[in-house]
Amino acid sequence: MQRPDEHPQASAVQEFRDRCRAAGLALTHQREIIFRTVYEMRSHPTPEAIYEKVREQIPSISLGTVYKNLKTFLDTGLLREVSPMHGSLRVDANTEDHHHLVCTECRTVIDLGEDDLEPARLRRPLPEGFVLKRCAVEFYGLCPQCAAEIHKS
Amino acid sequence: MQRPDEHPQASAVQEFRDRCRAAGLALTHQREIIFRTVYEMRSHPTPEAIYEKVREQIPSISLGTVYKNLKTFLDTGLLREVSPMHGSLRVDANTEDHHHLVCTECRTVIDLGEDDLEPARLRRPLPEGFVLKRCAVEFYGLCPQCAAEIHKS
DNA sequence: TTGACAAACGATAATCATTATCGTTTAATA
DNA sequence: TATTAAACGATAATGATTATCGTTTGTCAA
Repeated sequence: MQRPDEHPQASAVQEFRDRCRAAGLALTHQREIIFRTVYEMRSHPTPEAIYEKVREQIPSISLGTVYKNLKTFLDTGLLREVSPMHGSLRVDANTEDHHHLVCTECRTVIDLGEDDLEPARLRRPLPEGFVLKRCAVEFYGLCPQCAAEIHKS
Repeated sequence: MQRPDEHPQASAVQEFRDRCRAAGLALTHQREIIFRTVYEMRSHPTPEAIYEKVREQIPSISLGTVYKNLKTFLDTGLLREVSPMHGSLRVDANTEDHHHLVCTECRTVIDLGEDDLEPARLRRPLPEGFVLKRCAVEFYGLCPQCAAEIHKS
């Protein structure tokens, strides 16, 4: 009998199937290959990079299909966005170190001063050779306005 | 005599002029209005939103000019990007809470486990009504590869 | 001041990322 | 196995950003 962590992806793929079923998503070949590919890449790839990898296994796949499925996976929580703030450029006139409250609904960003928070403390050293410049904490949630609106409905 | 913090933007605009000079940037009307507009908006606006505001003062300004100047300001440190990871979507197969090391040079993202870090601790309460869902710490710096390459040159 | 020159501007075309449309194919299930 | 909604592939459309290029404007030295 194999220990489960010898094939960590096996259980992830099983969980993938269960979650598709739970979410009412059809189990298509494309969908499964896309998910497995992202899972095995172990980096934080872009849709384009995923498309290139998946094409090695399904040469006829469409980039649109990759986008559609990634969106589906994000909506159902099978994958996460690395930065829920991505999209258009946003600029900040506050060039001091500080933190952000980010509304995942309307994407509003509220500043939090550097001293509103205890400094981050690492429990182990950073990877050898990484040169740290600064660090910022992002709090994700609902801003007061969006929280109120969602409560109503 | 006025106390300096009655006109916080006045010193910022003076600093803007000094920094332009230091960076060898010509002091154009457009440049100054764009900077002042961002500074006074106090939100985290997109180029498009800045363009709309600036047009109220310079109706003939081009969107390209706004983009070019924002880029210049980011390069010289007069402004910051809210999320240095913005750009293309990046997906993450790790749906557990965790943190990120982000290379500002090549945009590589390295995962840091949730328990590699002491939990973030607030010194004051969040704004009334904000519904917190999760929080993530981003460490910005140079990955080992990029750090090594920059060292060489 | 003025004149020369590089930098910046405005207009607009080009590119890149993403979403929408639509006719065809396929998985779910009765 | 037949029905049907969901998903697919191809491709057009949109939105964000960058590039190009001829014209205008700061900068700085004469």
